[in-house]
Amino acid sequence: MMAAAEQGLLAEERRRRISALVREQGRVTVGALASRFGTSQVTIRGDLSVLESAGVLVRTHGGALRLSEELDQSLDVKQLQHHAEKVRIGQAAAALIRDGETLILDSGTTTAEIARAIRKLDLKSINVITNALNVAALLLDVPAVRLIVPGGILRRESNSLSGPMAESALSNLQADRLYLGADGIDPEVGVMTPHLPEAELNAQMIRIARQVVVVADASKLQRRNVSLIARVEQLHMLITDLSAPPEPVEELRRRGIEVRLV
Amino acid sequence: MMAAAEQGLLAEERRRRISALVREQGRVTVGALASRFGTSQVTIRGDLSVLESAGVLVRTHGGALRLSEELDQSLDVKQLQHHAEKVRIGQAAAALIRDGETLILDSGTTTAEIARAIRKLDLKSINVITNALNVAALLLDVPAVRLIVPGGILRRESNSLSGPMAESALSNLQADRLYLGADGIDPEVGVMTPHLPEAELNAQMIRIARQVVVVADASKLQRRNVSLIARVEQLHMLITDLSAPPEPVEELRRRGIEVRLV
DNA sequence: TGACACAAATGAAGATATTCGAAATATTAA
DNA sequence: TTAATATTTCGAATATCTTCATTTGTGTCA
Repeated sequence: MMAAAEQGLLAEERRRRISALVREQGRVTVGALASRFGTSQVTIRGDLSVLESAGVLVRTHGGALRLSEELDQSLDVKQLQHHAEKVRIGQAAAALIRDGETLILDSGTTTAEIARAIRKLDLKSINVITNALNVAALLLDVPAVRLIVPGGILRRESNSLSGPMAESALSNLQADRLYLGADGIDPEVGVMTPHLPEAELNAQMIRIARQVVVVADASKLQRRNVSLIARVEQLHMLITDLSAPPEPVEELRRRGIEVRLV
Repeated sequence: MMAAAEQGLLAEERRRRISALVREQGRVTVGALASRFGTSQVTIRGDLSVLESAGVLVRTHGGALRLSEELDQSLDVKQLQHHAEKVRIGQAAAALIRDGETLILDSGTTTAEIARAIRKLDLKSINVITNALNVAALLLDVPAVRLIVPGGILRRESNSLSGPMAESALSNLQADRLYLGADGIDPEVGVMTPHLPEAELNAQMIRIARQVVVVADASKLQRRNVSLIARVEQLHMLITDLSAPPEPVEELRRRGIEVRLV
């Protein structure tokens, strides 16, 4: 077993090498780097997370990958995480649905899980309004769902339609409940997203919905983001997972929001 | 039998490969992926399920499909009948496209072939307006296409969105060319369809398009149908296949329509 | 067409091996 | 010495596998 190809490097030096390696090979593993540089795996992990925040690479389990260039923005590694939680959240969210209701499903991986849960529900007839093409695809073969797509211009990062056309189409509709996906929730501020054009659309959704249910895994719970979708007073319920930290949950409850942990 | 083409990948890496495979091939099977990556089928199912909520693909029994394949009714035997002709028609129709243009793509299997042809074109930027979800899905990963969906209520038979919402959204748009699918063409009457709600929408499309190009394989050429979409005078071009009977073709040409046989 | 049976595919549960992150400890450079 | 850096340790999280009961799809037969 050959060990330690390069040793005795300064931390900074090592990080540059790692960065170069990722760029060349597209992938690196924690184990391989540790033995190559003769350090512990903990050290490598530290390097990788530094390089990740510097935007050089994406962390994954067991290693790191090159940033997916161009086309594949839809395959953001972050989106793929916390899958089990999202499934549970989706089921809990779908359990609220009663026959005859009209729902809005926002775009996002968690709301897609709601759509998947709806497929398994035994419903006679509901109306679903969604601007997400993948959500539409999931509900395509569910006869009980009357599917309404407000339309708009495609945003490829989220597979969804937005823009003024979407907003004006929405303004003529009404819904019993909105399921809103969030990229950040702060109990003091509200629900946030990194995508500005969709923030507008979400605001319109909130206006036409009687009840607003936010779905988000716990990792979103204390994270802030650029554009505000909704203030805390506009929300009615949050469905998140059991690993949610207690403080924000308590604060949200104090402000009158029903928080469900699943 | 070649086994295990790629092994020892990180989980996220494997998911990216699967995503790429689905995009290229349109379909993948659980078994094939499992042996290719040297994992159990359970793992692959997990991957597919994650990728489904990310909107990359749609799960089916035994594997997964690209969004557009799922939406395509072309699995119907009757649609496959004139497949080769439709492909040729689609290519000829796409060949008309110039960079910077704005097009409308109607729903239907022939127009879906136009979308497939567009994927292979080397364009810098075009605008595509479509109400067909399968057409939209086909153009999802084509960065050169600015995709606009007018919205509406889903009609499952054609995978398309129609209704008043669609018509009013369309009324604010303009297009250089409309590609209209037809279920029946009569040189005396015009273009017909069996679907009433879509006839309304098609009329609106014609209103906002500078040029109207009808695409239809020869079997539609003397067939009549219930509702009239467009009178002959409203059309500019017909693209059909070489097996078209000469009489209707001649009659259409006499009436000033350019007919292309491919 | 509909009912029935068979095979394939699925998802849930339990077990196992990796990997991770945090904290306390050790080492190194200036 | 001091601050930065790296190490070990260990409980928690993740990824994967096997098994098994259930569901789903595909014939076949009437």
